[in-house]
Amino acid sequence: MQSQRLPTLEDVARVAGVSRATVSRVINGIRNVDPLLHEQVWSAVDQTGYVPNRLARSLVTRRTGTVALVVSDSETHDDDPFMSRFFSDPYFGRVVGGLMSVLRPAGIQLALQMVGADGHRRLIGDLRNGQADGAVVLSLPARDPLPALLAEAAIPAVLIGRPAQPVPISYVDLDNEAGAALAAARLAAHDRRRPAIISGPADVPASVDRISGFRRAMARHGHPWVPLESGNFTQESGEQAMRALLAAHPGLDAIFVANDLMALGALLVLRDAGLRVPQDVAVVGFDDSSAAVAARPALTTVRLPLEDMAAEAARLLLARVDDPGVRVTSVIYEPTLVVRETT
Amino acid sequence: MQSQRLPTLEDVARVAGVSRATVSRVINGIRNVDPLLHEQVWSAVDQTGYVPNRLARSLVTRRTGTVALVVSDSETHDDDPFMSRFFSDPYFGRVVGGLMSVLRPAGIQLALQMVGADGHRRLIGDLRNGQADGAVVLSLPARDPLPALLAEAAIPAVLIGRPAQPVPISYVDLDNEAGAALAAARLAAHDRRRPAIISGPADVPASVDRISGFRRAMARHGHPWVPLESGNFTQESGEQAMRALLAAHPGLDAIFVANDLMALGALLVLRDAGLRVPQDVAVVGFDDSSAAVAARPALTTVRLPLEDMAAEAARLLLARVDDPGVRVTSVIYEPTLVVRETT
DNA sequence: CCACGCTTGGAAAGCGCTCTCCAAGTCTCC
DNA sequence: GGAGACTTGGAGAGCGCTTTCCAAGCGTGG
Repeated sequence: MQSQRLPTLEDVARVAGVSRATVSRVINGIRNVDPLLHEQVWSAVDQTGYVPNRLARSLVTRRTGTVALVVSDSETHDDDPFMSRFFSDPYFGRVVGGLMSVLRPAGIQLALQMVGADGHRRLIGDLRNGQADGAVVLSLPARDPLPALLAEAAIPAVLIGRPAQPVPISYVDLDNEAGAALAAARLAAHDRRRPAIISGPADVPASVDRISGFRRAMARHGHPWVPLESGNFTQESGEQAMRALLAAHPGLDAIFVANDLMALGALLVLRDAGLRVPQDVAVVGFDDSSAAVAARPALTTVRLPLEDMAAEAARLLLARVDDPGVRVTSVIYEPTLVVRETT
Repeated sequence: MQSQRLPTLEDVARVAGVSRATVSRVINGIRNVDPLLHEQVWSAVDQTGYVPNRLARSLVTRRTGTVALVVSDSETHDDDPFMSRFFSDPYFGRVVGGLMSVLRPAGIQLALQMVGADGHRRLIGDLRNGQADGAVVLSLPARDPLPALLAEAAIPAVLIGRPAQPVPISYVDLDNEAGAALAAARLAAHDRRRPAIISGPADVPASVDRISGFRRAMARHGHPWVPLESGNFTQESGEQAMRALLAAHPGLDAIFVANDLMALGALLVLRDAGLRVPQDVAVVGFDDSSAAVAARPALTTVRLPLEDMAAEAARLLLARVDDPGVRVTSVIYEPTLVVRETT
C-alpha cells in the first residue's frame, strides 16, 4: 500500500510552481485565485495523480464526510448467534439501502459500527474525536443506554425507531399503533370474532405499540380482550406462538402478527393444522417485507416504509451535522395496509 | 460535537506529570516504562476521560483499523433501482454478518463504499491514502475493471466471487460447477428425464459455472442437451423464465434454478400451472437462503456458505494487511446439497 | 506623486499523534 | 572506583492538510 510515496500537496505545488496554500485553495474551490494559476494547479494535479488525503484533511477540518451506522446490541455478546440472525434479516439491508440512497449522492461514506454493552464509552469517544460526523442508530435492546449517552455528548444522531425512554434526540418511526389499528379494522370488517395476537418481545417499544394499537382498535369493534402470545421476530418463534395459540384458543378465526417472518411461521402451522387461510383463519402481518409477497397465500400486511424512513433519518442527520443548531425533530410515518390473500 | 475541546495526549501528560511520548508509550503498551509512571498515566487517562484520536494516529501510523466493503456496480447509475434490490436481498446482509464475525473480535471497523463506473480512480486513491487498510470487494458487474485496478495499485484486497478475468488477487468462491453437478445428480437419481435450467445473467462467472456444471453432469447422465432460460436473480425474473420454459417445453419434469429467489418464482408459476412439486416437476435451487426454508414446498437447494466465505475473506484480508508479503491465495468452498421437499 | 485600500500569493502555525534520537540515570564488572 | 552496557524518559521532527496572518502588487484619489 505505501509501496511508494503518494503525491502530496507539496508535490503538486512544486510541479505547479506555486505554494502549498495556493494549491489547497484551488482544490477546495476558494475564489481569489488567478485563473492562470488555477489552470496550472489542476494540470499539476492531473500530472501527479494527486488525491487529497482525507485523514489529514479531516484532522484539521474536523469533518470526516462519514456517518456511522451504529448497531447497538448492548445485551448480547460477541459470540451470540443473534447477530447473524440480525444481518440475514432483510431489515438490515433495507436500512442500509435507504441510508445509501441519500448518503451516496451527498458524497458521504457509511461506516458500520457494532457496539456491545462494553463499547459505549469507546464509541462515544471515537465519535467525538471525529471518527464520523454523526450517527444513525439502530438500537436493538429495549433499555439501551446509548441514545441517552449520545444526547449527553451532543453528538449528532438520529435513531431509527423511538427510544424506550424519552431522550432529546431525533428519531424516525412508524405510527405502530395506527398500523395495528389498520389491521384490526380490516379483520373486523370481515366479521372476524375471535382474533389473537402474535407479538414481538414485550419490552420493545414498537412491539408494545402494535399490541396496544390492535387491542384498542379491537375493543372499539367490540372485542374487549384479545389473547396474545409473544415471539422474538423469527419465523420459528412465530410457529411456536401459533401452536400455543391454537392449543389455547382452538376457535380463533383471525390473527395479527407483529412481523412478516413470524406470520410466515404462523401460516405454516395453520396449514399443518388443516386450517384454511383466509377462510378459517385470516392473517395480517407487519413490515411488508419481501417474505410477504413470497408467502403462499400472499400475506396481507402493514407496510413499513423502512427505506424511506432510513433515507429520512439520513437527511435529518445531515441537516444536524451541517447546522448543529437545528432542533431535535422526529418524523413519524403513517402506515398503510397492503391487502393480499390472507384476509 | 466539538462543543468543547477534548482531552489530548498533551493534557494527559500534564496531569500525569510526564511527557507526551511517555503517555503514548503507555497507551500503546510499549515496555520500558516504569511501573509507577505507568500507573500514573492510566489514572490520568481515567481522570481526563481521554480517548485517542484515531485520525491523528492513523495519519502517522498509516494504519486505520478499518477495512472497506466495496460494492462495485460500475455499470449502474445512482438512481438505478438495482441497488435497492441488492440491499434488500439477504445476500448483502449475510456477507456483512460473515465479515463482522471476524472483524469485530479483531477490533476492526467496516466501512461501506459503493462505487460506480466513475468512482474507481477516487476509490483507489482513497484506499492508497489510507482510508482503509484493505478492501473486501463485492463485484457485481461482469467485466468490472476494479479487481485489476486494485491489484495494480497493490492494495490488499480480497474478492468475494471469482473475477471474470484472471487477476492476481485473492478471492473466495464456491465450486459452482460442483454445486450444479450435485443438483444434477439428485435429479438424475430420481429418474428425471426432461430437465431444464433457469440461469442467472450469462456474463457472471458464477452463473456460467452453474450452467456448465449442470449441463456437463447431465450429459454424463445421458441428457446431452438441457434447455435454458436466463433471469437476473430476482423472483420476478424467475417467474418469467419459468413461464417461458413451460411454454417451450411442456413436458419438463425437473428444473435447476441458479438461485433460491428465482426458484421461489418458479414454484409459484408451477403451482398456477397446476403442476405438482415434486411429483410432476422437481425443483432444485441454489444458495440455501432463508427463502428456501420458507418456501412451500420447502426448497431443495445447493448450500452456499456465504457467511463462512465472507469470514474467510476477512481472514485472508487481515493476513495480507499484516504481512503484505503473503502470496495471493484463493479459497474454494465445496458445496453441499440440502434436500427438502421439492425433489 | 504619494498615501491608502484592495486583491492575491506565500510563510508558517498548528490539528493530535508516533517514534527516532539523545541524554540522563542505573547497574555491572574488572 | 570508574568505564562500559543497558534502561528509561524527554525533546522534537514530522504525517498531509487547512487557514490565519502578512507582504507585495496594483489601482485610485487627493
